[in-house]
Amino acid sequence: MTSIHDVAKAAGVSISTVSYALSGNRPVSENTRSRIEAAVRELGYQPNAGARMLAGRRTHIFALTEPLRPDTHAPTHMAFVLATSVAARKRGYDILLLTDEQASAGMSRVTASDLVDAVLVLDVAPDDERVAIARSIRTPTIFIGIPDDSEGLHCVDLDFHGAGSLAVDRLVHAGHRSIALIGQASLAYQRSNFPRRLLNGFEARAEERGVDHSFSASGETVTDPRAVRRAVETALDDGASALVVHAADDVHEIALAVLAERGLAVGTDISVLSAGASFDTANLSAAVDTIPLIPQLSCDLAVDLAVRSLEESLTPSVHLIPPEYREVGSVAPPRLG
Amino acid sequence: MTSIHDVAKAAGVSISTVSYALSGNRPVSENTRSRIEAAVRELGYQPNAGARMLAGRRTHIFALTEPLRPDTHAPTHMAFVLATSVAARKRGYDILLLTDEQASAGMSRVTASDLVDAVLVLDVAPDDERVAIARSIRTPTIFIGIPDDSEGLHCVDLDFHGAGSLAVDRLVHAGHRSIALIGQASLAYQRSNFPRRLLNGFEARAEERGVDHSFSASGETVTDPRAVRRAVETALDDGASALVVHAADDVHEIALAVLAERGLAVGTDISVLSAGASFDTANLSAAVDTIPLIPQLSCDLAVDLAVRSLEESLTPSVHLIPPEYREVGSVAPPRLG
DNA sequence: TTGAAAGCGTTACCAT
DNA sequence: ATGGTAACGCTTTCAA
Repeated sequence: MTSIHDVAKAAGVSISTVSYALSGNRPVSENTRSRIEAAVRELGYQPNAGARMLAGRRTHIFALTEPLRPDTHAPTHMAFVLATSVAARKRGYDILLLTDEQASAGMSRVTASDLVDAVLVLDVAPDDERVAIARSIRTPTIFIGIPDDSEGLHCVDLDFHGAGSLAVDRLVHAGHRSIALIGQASLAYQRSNFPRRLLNGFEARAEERGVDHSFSASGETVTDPRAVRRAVETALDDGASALVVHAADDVHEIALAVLAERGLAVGTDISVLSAGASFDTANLSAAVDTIPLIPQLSCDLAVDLAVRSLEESLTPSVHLIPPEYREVGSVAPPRLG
Repeated sequence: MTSIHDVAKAAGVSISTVSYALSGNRPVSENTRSRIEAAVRELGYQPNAGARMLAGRRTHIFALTEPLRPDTHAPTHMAFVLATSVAARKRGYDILLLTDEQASAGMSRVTASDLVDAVLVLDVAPDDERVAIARSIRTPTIFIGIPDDSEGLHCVDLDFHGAGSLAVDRLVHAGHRSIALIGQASLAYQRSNFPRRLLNGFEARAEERGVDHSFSASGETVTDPRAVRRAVETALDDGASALVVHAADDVHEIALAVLAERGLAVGTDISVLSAGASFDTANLSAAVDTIPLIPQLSCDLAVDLAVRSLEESLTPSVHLIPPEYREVGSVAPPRLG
């Protein structure tokens, strides 16, 4: 393998100058720098990772811990992994994957061996066992998601509570007085707490505004088409003029199908709003206003916090990303019954 | 951080003895070994990763390259990532994730910097650009999947051709003379070549056995419920007495629903066989015989090849995993029309 | 069976 | 603006 010595020799400088030229930690004359860069390109030099870790203070690797349980919603999850990986790479970091039992055990292991500079935690459970581990290690740890007890932790997530409130606000502002929320499968309300945060925001604001509201899960453990149909039909029968959907794409489709069957046109006869969806709602069979969950936003921020906490001492806190509203015309004043 | 010196001091031995005791590269007296182990436990010692990489010849990390394209089937993919990660960990390796553009560029980068001991390639395309990279690097590379040109590469995959043949054999043996294959969405036949390998095996054996056969994709880019319905209905109308399904779970469900609507009982009025599925077919609404795609089998073998190629020079070759048949009673002799 | 010490390829401090 | 060199914490050869 070609080493820093080869580059130094080729450029006619010392190895320290090469090191500084590459790291930018010391000014290097333009002339020297370009000779070094030429040598680097010519030789295809890449610094040895092990040596860099040992001598420097950085491994340039982040651990990404994700249990990958059987009930994990794969598409959403994949979006977060991809977003994390892209965000990390933008800052010069690689991602070391910790799954399954290693999601927890690996955290202690790779931090104790100084394999990673920081840990990013995905798929956070309310009583996540990785919380205790995070508190026991010295390596900066960022949660993408919020456990019940977030004391002393760095957390990043969409403001689901705010998203629930915003949904109600928009619908009430359009004139709706009876709103139904179709949520996730019941199991999701135990596995994570973001579904409940959205629900809480929805209910609190609906109470405040004094509008009728209802909530139904979209199944027990996974999407149950019959449960979704029933939920939508009941909501309509009870006079709801607007639907908020916080669930996977298939739930949206089923709901839209029921509306279509009833001859209700979205954005005219009935208002529909998707909240907290990480998939592209533009692919749904009808255009719907969306308060999206954007993985790249959370993951960019998480990586940014990780990088910054390597340079300064950050005060732990929960970072809530403000919900944003994307209007495409699926919300209109209610049809008078 | 606690280092090997601390352990050596605590155990009253030299650091080399500690190193040997932990690596097992040299016999160490039982007495000494236990004192060292006690010290390791007491101090919570973990060898520094960077130092280990630099001094030793191993990083104990494998790169896992997966593009994660938007059309990747997330659940299947997740199963392979999990299986790879588990397999690697069993052999003492961690997984470094290379996604997106880094799936290719990262391969050169992390191998040139000696960050990984081997590369595992997932989601292999027929004309995968990672093939050229694999040929250009010295780091052992194992493909989980088979590109069109596999010359000089280590590849591991289910024998999809054999799976297609086996499906036909079982059905013909049961007496069927007209068989329909419901395959993946058309796009999948361009993105990868395993769907076609199964199709080829199916068609070749059906020709050999002289039975009627047909093939339909389950959509254009993704599952299209109407396309699946049409395919099943057409097959039935054309007299097919058995269905082979090589597709995602939703396609299975739609097909089973059509059969149910027609009042056809699976395993009695109609035979159904699932081939190349990586999800648990036991969760389908009807029990079906299965020739499964088992990620753990491919990934264990891939990791094994990776580990072995670090110790000896392996001759590159394509390893096809023999298909296995799981019978639950969905295949029976055809009902006489 | 054990120890001493020479690297491994960087980074960063101390000189010049 | 640049160079020399001591760490960094381990593995492994060479000695005993």
